[in-house]
Amino acid sequence: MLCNRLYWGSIVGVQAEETGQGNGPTVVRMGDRVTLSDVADAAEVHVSTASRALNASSRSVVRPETVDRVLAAAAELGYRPHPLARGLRTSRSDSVGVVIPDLENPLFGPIVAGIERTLVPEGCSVLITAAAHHDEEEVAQSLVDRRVDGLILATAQRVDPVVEALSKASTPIVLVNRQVESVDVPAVVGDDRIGIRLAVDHLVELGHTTIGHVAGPSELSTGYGRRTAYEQAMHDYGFRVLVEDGLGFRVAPGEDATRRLLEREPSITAVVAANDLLGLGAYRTARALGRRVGSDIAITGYNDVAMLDLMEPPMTAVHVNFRRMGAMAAENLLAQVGGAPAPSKELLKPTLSVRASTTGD
Amino acid sequence: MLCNRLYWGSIVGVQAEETGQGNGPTVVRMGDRVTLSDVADAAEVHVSTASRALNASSRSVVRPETVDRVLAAAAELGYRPHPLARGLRTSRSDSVGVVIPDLENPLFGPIVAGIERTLVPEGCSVLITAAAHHDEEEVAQSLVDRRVDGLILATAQRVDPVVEALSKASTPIVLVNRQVESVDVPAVVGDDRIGIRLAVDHLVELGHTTIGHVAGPSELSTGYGRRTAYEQAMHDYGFRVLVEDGLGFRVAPGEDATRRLLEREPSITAVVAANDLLGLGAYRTARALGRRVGSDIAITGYNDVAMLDLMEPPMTAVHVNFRRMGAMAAENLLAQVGGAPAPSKELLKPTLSVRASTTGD
DNA sequence: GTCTTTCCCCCAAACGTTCGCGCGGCCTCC
DNA sequence: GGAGGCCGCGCGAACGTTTGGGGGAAAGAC
Repeated sequence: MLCNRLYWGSIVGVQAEETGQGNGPTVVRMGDRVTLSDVADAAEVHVSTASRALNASSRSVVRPETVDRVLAAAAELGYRPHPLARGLRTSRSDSVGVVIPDLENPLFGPIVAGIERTLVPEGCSVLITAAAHHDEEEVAQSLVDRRVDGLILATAQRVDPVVEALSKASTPIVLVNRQVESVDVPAVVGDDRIGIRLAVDHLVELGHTTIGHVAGPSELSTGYGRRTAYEQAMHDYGFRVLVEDGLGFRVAPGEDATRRLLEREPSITAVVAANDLLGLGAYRTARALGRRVGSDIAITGYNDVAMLDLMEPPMTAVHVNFRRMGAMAAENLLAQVGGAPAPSKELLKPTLSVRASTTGD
Repeated sequence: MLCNRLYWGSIVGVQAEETGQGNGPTVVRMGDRVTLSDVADAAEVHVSTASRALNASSRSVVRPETVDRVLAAAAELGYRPHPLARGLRTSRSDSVGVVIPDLENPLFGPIVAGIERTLVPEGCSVLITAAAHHDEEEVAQSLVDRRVDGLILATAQRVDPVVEALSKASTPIVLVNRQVESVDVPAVVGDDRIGIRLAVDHLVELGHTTIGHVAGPSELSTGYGRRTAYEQAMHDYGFRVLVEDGLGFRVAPGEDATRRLLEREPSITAVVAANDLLGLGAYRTARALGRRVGSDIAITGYNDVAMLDLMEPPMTAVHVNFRRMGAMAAENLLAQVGGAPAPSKELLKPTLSVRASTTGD
């Protein structure tokens, strides 16, 4: 949709032509890209006519047989349009920028894969950049400079000045996985309320009544949302709210938070972690305290990243389809650049992957 | 090095100017990018002079005070150069393309992170694309079309026509993690001989003499290299060579191959897997056969991806520093585009992360 | 037969940079 | 005091594409 791709040229990057016939040494010229005017010459039309013939949208204004001649010439010469020149003229680049907080986090691989899988078939390339908090503005700026057609951000904080600034600019943006509260901007995120509710309901069904929560960072919508969802669920059931903050979505903070939780309230029989790694931290603490995960204490994770089913015991976790999340974000962006009204907020329903860490085998 | 970055402008993408003073409604014009000629006008110099003043390399030919005036004007207006226009003129794009076989594979996150961390500070952006075998040529072609300054490929097979074609073209390339045999092209890969040797030596020290190998795909240099390294090691020790092929670097193939291995030779006490996931497959089979990993049978993985230390028992694995590998590949590429002689083959020494899957606690 | 319409196609101006070339002025040197 | 050299800067073309406008020829209406 973004671009009309119909060039068949498959010569990879080098147009090897022999010049100097016979007398001198055979010179192989490299990198002599064939340009639109070459095609025009070969088809014996003006360059502008060639352009119109190649571009599906304007093709209607040129006589069919001329179109054929141009297309044939383009195919023959292996013509490939120059994206920079086109972008300069049209001020579009057929590319989108993606900003990821941490590429090593297993969560973002699938998101990017989903984005990729949706955008590349549209002839749109994907610029990926990692950005810590302090980088974020600079990184986003450099993407905007490159005239990306849109921006997908996975770095949003609940209040995020950079996102606010970007949302006022003309470049369409979509948030993914995390959302921002201070301003209304399109976002594709998981439904944390439903997810946490799935975990809690599951635990309640198993008979648990004293359920703790290892929370994630409160400046992120995911951490905050899951915490409030947990509190709401406890309230609905009439159970006590028992929360400890993990200072980051990592194993060590989960270990610490769980320790504090269990020291404060030893009667806890189940822990809902805001994230898989926090949950694995809970595993460690439980073991260190001599409690067997799955039988003595139930633990649930959140996200269900790869290899969780290979843990011992395999971990029950709220499953989020990140690949689909990425794809939806990409589609949302495509809709925006296409001028279509894009949904402002899309909630992805999670499911629950029940494993031995709650059922005890 | 690639680009001389010195523009301070921090206005994110929108130049909001008020036009119409007082009478009409205040119109906020958006997206009116400030261009080089604006800067030139403000500094009262010709656009070419402004260009020279901004570009560190040509700055020497313009009078210092003029440079200051231009720089001040640029800062004042928040000028940001147009990469597309620049790229069109200079036929460079300050960007490199990265082709990854599978973004969901936890191995490639760190590689990309390493690449990213090295290139972005150089003012060079990173275009990431995923490519299956059949895609590879098309994907690489589209990157070349975009005039990337270089290409980093993680998709190489031992004999790979696409890589061969690309190596003849003018775009510099670097292979990462996997290498190609049919042609000499710069590559940054792990030293599989050393890695496998580390694992085998470790097992021999523990007293094992009947050691099997679950091999990876033989069309990949990693699968093939580790297999031959294993064979060599067995030969050196005078042990029997016991290999079964895993048809892919995944859990299920590892499960099957290990089953075949143990059925064929039940006396095996240790399994060297060509990959972590294959090793986890071996875990499963071992358990299914009633053998306790770490005590009844030792298993080693290869790569040491994240969360391996959280398995039960934690898995001993050859550790490859993929982040560094990515960084080295990026540096190699930078050297190439800088015209410097880049090392043709760089071997990264792996280490061994010893855990309970071999030591039994 | 002329005028209008329709249909193709060419012309040329952009888009925002970079860079070779050439020109004027100041300094230096004899 | 005049000639040459150098320094600083302006001029304009080019990179490859898109796109509005204009023009010529064939076709249709009267």
